[in-house]
Amino acid sequence: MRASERAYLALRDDILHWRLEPGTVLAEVEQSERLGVSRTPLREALGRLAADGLVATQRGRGLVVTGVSTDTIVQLFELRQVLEQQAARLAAQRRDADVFEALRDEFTTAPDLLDDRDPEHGTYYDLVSRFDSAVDDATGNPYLVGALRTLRPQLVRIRRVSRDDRARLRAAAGEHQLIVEAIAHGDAALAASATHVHLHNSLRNVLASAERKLA
Amino acid sequence: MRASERAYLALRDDILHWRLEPGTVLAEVEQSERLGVSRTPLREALGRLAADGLVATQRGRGLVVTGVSTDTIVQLFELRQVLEQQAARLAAQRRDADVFEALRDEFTTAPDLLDDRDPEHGTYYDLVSRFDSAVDDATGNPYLVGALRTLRPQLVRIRRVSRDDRARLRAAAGEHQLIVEAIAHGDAALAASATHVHLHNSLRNVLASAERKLA
DNA sequence: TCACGCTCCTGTGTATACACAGACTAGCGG
DNA sequence: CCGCTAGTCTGTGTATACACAGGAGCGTGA
Repeated sequence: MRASERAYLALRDDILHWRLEPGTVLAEVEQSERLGVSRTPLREALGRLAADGLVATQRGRGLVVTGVSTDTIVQLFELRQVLEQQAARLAAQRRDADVFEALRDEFTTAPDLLDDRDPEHGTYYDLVSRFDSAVDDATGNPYLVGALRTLRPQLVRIRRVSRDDRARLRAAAGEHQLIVEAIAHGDAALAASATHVHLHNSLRNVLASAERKLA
Repeated sequence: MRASERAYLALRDDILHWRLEPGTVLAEVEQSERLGVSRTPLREALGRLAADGLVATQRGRGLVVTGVSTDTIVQLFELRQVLEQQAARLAAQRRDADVFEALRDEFTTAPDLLDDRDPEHGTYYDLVSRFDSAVDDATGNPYLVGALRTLRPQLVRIRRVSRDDRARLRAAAGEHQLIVEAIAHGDAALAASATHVHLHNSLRNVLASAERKLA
């Protein structure tokens, strides 16, 4: 794997998991020594992170890790709403029914995944991630998928301030089930509306817990 | 200005104006000599162009300028529809009325701009561009604006295969006028629908003339 | 004559050295 | 004591040199 790729993934992971907290200054020499690559590939990695919106140039001070406020969360969801609704619509029109029927079955049993043996709910988030990939594939639109892929890292970072409780995750599983069914049936309008509902509820939940943690 | 910025703008301009045609291989040394910068800033520029979707890596062969097909046009508009509708909606909710009332007046007299003295219709496209910027400002959503800004270069490139005729531009001016009025009045739903209509008509016009040029 | 393999060569990926700009600090003057 | 200025110094921006991989072309053998 290329050194620039390794540096990008390592830094992104550090930011998404809050090992590099908002406001941290990323000096090039410091980070290149820490990650064991030279400045050239590191700069490429930092450029990509800046394009992702995870770091920003602070005049004269170099790059700093961007913060997360309730404002940014609302803004991210304003974009997410329209991107994911469109993706659901297109996926419903162009999907391979078998794929989404299989996913529907998985979401039916999803509540079983949300037990105490997996406190981080990794198995559940993994299912959601595979669902996202299936939708991406089905849209057949690389530009839309590209926009979604730059958005998703930011959403992962938000999870940390929102800490889903089990009740919310069970509800979310039900909402996902409806979206998957709509796509499997080729019902574009329902897929979009179900996505709208799901994201509305997600945002409300995120904001409720973020208010406690950020304020 | 930084060398990497100059190289990026120069290459982007060359691609958007079809001086570098689709399929052209961009070798690093060749381009760095042509533009008078070294390989380091040039690579940064190429990276940004790749993120914009204007160039793509062709395994082993380096970077090539991407092509434009009717498929890609349709896909770009599937993304553009939802982004611009959302931008119009948010702008209607948060706009400074004075700004959009002034723009409304300008669009009222826009047909006068479309005469023979300006065969490239630069003045008109300039007005549209100022309108886009006003909408961007009004949305107050940097993530949405970012997605739109990466999309727009691709749309400029499409103009070349679609060659708007004067009749279409007069109609488009009318459609824009309605969007501006809706935003000025704070009518979000109308702003979104008027944008939908405008882009639907634009796409139909683009595809009609693109079929002749690309097929 | 065709197929396989080896060599060369072009081009990307990475490291490092140098130049310059902006910010912090210390010292001096008012 | 405060403010301004000059100098230093850290850090970014750019150039260049080197390493390595992939492909093309040529040669040889069957």
